[in-house]
Amino acid sequence: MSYQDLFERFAVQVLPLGVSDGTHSRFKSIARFTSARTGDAPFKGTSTDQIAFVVSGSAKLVAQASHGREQVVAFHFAGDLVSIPASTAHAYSLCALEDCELVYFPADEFMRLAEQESGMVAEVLNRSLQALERCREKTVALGRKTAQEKLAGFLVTMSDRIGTCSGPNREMVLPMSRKDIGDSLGLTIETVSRQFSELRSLGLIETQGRSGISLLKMQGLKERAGHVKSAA
Amino acid sequence: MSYQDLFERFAVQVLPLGVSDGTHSRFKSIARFTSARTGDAPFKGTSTDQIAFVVSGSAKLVAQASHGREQVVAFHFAGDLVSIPASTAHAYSLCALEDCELVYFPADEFMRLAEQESGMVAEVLNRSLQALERCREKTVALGRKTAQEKLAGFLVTMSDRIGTCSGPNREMVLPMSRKDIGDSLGLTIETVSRQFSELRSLGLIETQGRSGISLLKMQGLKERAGHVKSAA
DNA sequence: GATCCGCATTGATCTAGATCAATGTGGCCA
DNA sequence: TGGCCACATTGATCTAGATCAATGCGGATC
Repeated sequence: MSYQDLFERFAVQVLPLGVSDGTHSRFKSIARFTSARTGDAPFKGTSTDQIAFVVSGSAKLVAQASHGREQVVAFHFAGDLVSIPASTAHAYSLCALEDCELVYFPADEFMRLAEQESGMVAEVLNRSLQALERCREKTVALGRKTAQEKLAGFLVTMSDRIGTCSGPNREMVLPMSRKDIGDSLGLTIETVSRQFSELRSLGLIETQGRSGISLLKMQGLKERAGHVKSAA
Repeated sequence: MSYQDLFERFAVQVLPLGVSDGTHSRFKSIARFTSARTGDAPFKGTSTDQIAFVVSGSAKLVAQASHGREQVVAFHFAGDLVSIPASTAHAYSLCALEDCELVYFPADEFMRLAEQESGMVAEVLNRSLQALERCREKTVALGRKTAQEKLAGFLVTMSDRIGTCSGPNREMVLPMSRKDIGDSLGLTIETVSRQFSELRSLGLIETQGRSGISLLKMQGLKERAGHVKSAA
């Protein structure tokens, strides 16, 4: 896709309706573009905060701790706006799960421009509150849930983001490996695999090959995710 | 403190300089106030998102999962703006650690008004990005760190927020109990206590009574927090 | 400043999930 | 279409931290 087209995808989804031509072209003048192949980490070791818009593909935001430990902080898909912090206590990078097209900006310039248009800041605020909410939910899972609850919750959440309906079931093709899932849930590959097997033998899911998943009993999965009963 | 004074504290710290009188008074007209005593949870079971400003005191944002499990999602102190989501998968509440004075707003009304002033949305965005960043750091700790790394990192972070310098050392009075620390780090009371003892016997910290802490060797604590070496 | 209660500490034991170790298999490429 | 390799699964064992169980002690109250 041409830079022109990539930028327009960003503009349509993030710039508010009826944004002035001036703002539109100022964003265009600071926009940068990159195509990342699976496994690439275009922002690795960035010394300034970046804002990236995922036009196509999927990616993981990874934080690196000491001794080579990696924590997947979030997964991102087409249409998502991701903030990638400069390295502080941990080193962050955005790593492509599938080939990705990205439009990105240095965060400080992006924010300066965004402040010219209040609808724009509001849009970015909404998206960052959504990211905060997802991160809080992940915090609860990591801090207080069993391996099975973590995986069940992960599958339910993912199906909301990338799943398709198929009768009463939900189907999806996971772009991430068992290792990525483990690094996201604070588990090892082996434990993730065992829990997949367990959910399969409970009749809650079916798998097709390595990455195809059908969620057969959404209610059962939600119950096993350790959520509070809202009816209580 | 009078409602008038409480609101002014909020206005000075959150409303942008030179905000119009109209906006100022519109915020004032939707502001609500509450004094929470230690242990109170004024937003427990709220059915709509709330935005709260902590004028004085300190609080924990708690998420409740099934089987009575609690995860402390964040600690907040005077001057902080906290977003409290309506209950979804988990039930959130803000619980006072010390007596608190709070100014709060229904999030939707707050956002509608904020959008009138671009500087205001930008301020809220900055604060929410900071909250996101703290939440991401916590995610890394919960997912990939040992008990000792979690506690060392917690102490370093807290001293940045509520510590005072005392020569080369940092001193602070923690408003939260060992249980709160455990619920924040995904550990039990006993493990937190054992790690306090361990850090004490390593000569990295000293404790005064139940809540007074001196960090004697900041460098040593940071090394034990499992951060990546930025010089690498 | 004596009393008491709830929090904190310390110790013994247990277990979920990590680690170590094969074995199986999906999907890509020649 | 067969072969190969990285990823996934499954099994055996180990361990960090949970759980269970006393004991200690800070600090609020009188």
